[in-house]
Order: sequence, then C-alpha cells, then structure tokens
Amino acid sequence: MAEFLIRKLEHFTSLSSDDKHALDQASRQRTRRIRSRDDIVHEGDLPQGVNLILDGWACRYKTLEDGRRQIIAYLLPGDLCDHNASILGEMDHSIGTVTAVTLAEIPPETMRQLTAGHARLSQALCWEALVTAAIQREWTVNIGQRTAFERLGHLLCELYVRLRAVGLTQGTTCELPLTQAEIADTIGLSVVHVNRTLQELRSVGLISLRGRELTIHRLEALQRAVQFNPNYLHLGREGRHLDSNEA
Amino acid sequence: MAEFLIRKLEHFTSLSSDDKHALDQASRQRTRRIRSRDDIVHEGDLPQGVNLILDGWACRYKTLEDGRRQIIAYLLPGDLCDHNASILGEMDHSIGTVTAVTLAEIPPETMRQLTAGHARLSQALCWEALVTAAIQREWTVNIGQRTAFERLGHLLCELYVRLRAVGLTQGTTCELPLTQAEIADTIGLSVVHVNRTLQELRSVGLISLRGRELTIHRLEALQRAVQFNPNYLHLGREGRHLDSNEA
DNA sequence: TGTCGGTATTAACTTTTGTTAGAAATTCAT
DNA sequence: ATGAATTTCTAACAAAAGTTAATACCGACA
Repeated sequence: MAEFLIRKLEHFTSLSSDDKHALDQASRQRTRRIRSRDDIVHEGDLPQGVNLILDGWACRYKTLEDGRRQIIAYLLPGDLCDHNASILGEMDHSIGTVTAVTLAEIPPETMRQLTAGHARLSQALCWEALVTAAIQREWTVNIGQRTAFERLGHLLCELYVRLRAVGLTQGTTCELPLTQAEIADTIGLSVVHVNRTLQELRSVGLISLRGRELTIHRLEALQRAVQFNPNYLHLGREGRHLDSNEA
Repeated sequence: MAEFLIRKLEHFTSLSSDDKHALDQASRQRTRRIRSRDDIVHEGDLPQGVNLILDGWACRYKTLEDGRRQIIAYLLPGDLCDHNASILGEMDHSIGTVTAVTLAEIPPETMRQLTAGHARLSQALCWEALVTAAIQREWTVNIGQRTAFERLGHLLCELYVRLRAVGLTQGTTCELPLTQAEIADTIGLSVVHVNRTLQELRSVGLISLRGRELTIHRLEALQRAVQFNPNYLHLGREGRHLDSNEA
C-alpha cells in the first residue's frame, strides 16, 4: 500500500525491510476513498493523525472571502499531509481532491510507534516534511518572480519530476488531471492566460497536452527555458537526471 | 538573550522556568554579529545546528540566474532558522541580513539536549516550525491571489503582528527597515509599483511610513481592506486582538 | 557643511495580464 | 447514443503592472 511513499523515501535513504513493513502495515490500518473534487479536510477542522495519499491527486488550498482561491500545494501518491498539524489546532486551510483519492489515515498512536521504533524511518519522514517546505518556498519564487510562461513550465517540470520519483511516469509522459482553471488558481493567472500560455508551450514544441496526459518532449530544454532547478526537491542524483528517457 | 523567542513561544504554551533557563543558556553559548545587508548562509552551504535571531532583521531569499530575486521569508527577533535543515544537505536558498543582526548559533548537540530533556519546549519548537510553514503558505496566497494594494497591506499587517507578538511595537508603530526594492522583491512587484501602492495606502489614511518607521493608523480597517486574517499565525486569542492600542 | 551614493518619487509609455463573452470541443450521465 | 454540463479556446477590449529615465530627497561622512 505504501509503495509510493517508500519509493519516495528511498531517494533519501535506504530503509530496512522492517521499516518498510511497519510503514506498509500502518497504511493498511484505515483507508478511505474520496471521490473527485471533494473535500478531505476543511479549514477550521481539528486534524489528528496523518493522511497518506495512496492513489490519486489532492491539493491544499485557501479561499478568500470573495471567492478567489489559491492552490497552495499538490498532494501526489506517496505524499503525507498534516504531520503534527494537530499542534497548531484548527486547520488554516483546506485539502480537497482533484481526482478520486485513496487515503490511508494513520492514527497518532501508530505514528508515534513508527517514529519511536524506527530511527531511520523517522529521519526519512522528517526529510519528507522538509522537502514539502522547500517546495512551498519554491512556489513563492515561482509566483513572485517568473513570467507566465516560466511559471507554467516550472509547475509542469515539478509535477513531472515528483511523479517520476514515485514511478508514475511513462517515459516522457505523465498524467495531468488538472483543469486549466485549477492551473490558473495554482500559479496566480487567469484561465484565459493559462490557455494562451499552454498554446505557447505547445507551439514551441516543448510539451503536448491532450486529455489528461502531459508529454514533455524536451525536458532539458524546458528546464532551461523556465529556469527549473530540481535541487529544491532534494531527490539526490537521480532526481537531477532528467534527460534520460527510461522507456 | 532568548527573551523574544520565549515571548513568542508563550503565545502557544507556558514554559517552566527550567525550560526558559535552558533556552536562555543555549542562546548564550555562541553569538555572532553580522552587519547590515550581508549574507549569513549561502545557497549550497551545509547547515548545522540552528540559528536564532536575537536582534535585527534577516531574510531568506532565492536568486534566479538572471538576477531576479525573491525574498521568501523574513526572520525577526525570536525567529529560529534551519531546524533540521542539515537533513536536506545543501541549502537550497540563502539567508541574508536586512539590518545588522545578532545571532545565536545553537549547536546540534545543545539542540538535542534541549528537545530531549524538555517535552514542553520541544513541542513549542515544533509549533514554531509549523507556524513558519503556515506563513510560507500564506505568502503563496498573498502573491498568487491578491492585488498590489492587498499584497502590500497584507505584508505590513503580518510584520506588525509578528513584531507585536515579541513586544517590538510601540502602540500602532513599529520599525520597518526595508527599502522599497526589498518590499518589491518580497511581494513580486516592481519598485515603481511598490512606490505607487505605498502612496495609495498613505493617501487613504491607513498608514504612515517615514524613515524606517511604520505606523498603521487603523489596523482593523487595514485588515479588512486587504483581507488579512491572522489565524495562520496561530498566536491564540491575543494575536487576533489587533484593534487595541496598547500605548 | 557640502558632497556622494543610495533611496524615493514621478511621469510617460509599453507590455503583460485580466475581463467578458461567446463558440467549439469534450466529458459525463442516463 | 444523446443531451447537458464542463472545459477549452478565441477575440476584443480594459486594467494592472512593468520599464525607463529623470529628478528630488536623505543620511553618512570627510
């Protein structure tokens, strides 16, 4: 069940089979299926335990009083959410699904056992949380400094590389189940401008996007064009090897 | 020495005098003075231990190849930086000073002792890290969704409230040692537009800004005008009481 | 006290991005 | 398959924000 998470953590450190077994067990305790475009957690809720995305895409988001919405993060298979969030009390944002999602709800007590008994694993989970924060910082840079073209290209690079880190890419292709409206709310542009900018990325031959399938034709070229530097994902050497086309 | 940090943490929980003493001792072990507009940590460095800002303002920032710069966070007196950052390996961003800064460098070993022997304190430091992440999320919303006027007003509200939480405001006034260029790099606008927007905030009577001194004349009105909701700072009731003018 | 360098301010103009509205395409449920 | 509902795509126009460049201000310091 926790295959994606394990795969991700192993970019950072190698886990013992005991570690992996414990993680796998924890992720089987209590699973939940949520349908597409539904909320998992609402702003104001009191979170407890940790949610692990087993399958599907979700996002964190915040809504302003007048309806404007900002997507703050994407949660992909293998991503954990709300590490220790209970310390903060009420959630200051919501989490909703993009596609149908399967979730493992890991209770606080299980989480405690997991980290207490497994030093390596505990460190890996800490790494996971720090990478999440690093991604958030990079998004600030992306929205604050980059042009529309760069912002969009950067987002696509990040999603592709993160999916690749958990084995969810096929060669240069991956799923992209986002509507243009969702992309717009992610990078702070209007839907119309996202559409224009997608056309531009297509017309220069960097990507294809039909249905819910994204293909990045020349990843290295795209990276250069949008100044995508994968360092912030802290995936180690493999994460940086973006030029290879592993069939 | 750690008075600001202690003051901040006590918004979350009350610390024993033993906790406070330990924190204070830790912050005296090794202090460093850095002059204004200088770097504390460079992208690529291997961090170790934790830096505590004792005095002055610093910021996290990232620079793009072509010189564009985004300020990602402000570090105010009482703020900790690079909690566990050594796990990530190389720093993916830099930290520089805004004003002259006095820093306490808390070595990893001291940090371990501090968290191992003081459960309450340990939890408070976890809270601190989570609030830092929450601020980063709010910045994503700020830059992504708000107008120039709102962005700037929101930033000023946040800085004021954070300074207030450590006792560094005098009534409706606080220090604001930022140049307009720095503000611009913080909220993703040009210097010229920051200037225009500051004029606007002044002309509607919400703020005064002369020299390095900011006065927010009508905090509640400003909050409403820019949709500033201090929840994300998780300061508890006091943090929300922004209407009072405690001389 | 006057000069220098950075900072703030302003104006004129350009570019980017947003808005509105409609048409075309696609997806989904039945 | 068929109609409804999203979603994508376009065009025309409006607004926001960026650029450049010149001037004014201000504080540090010789």
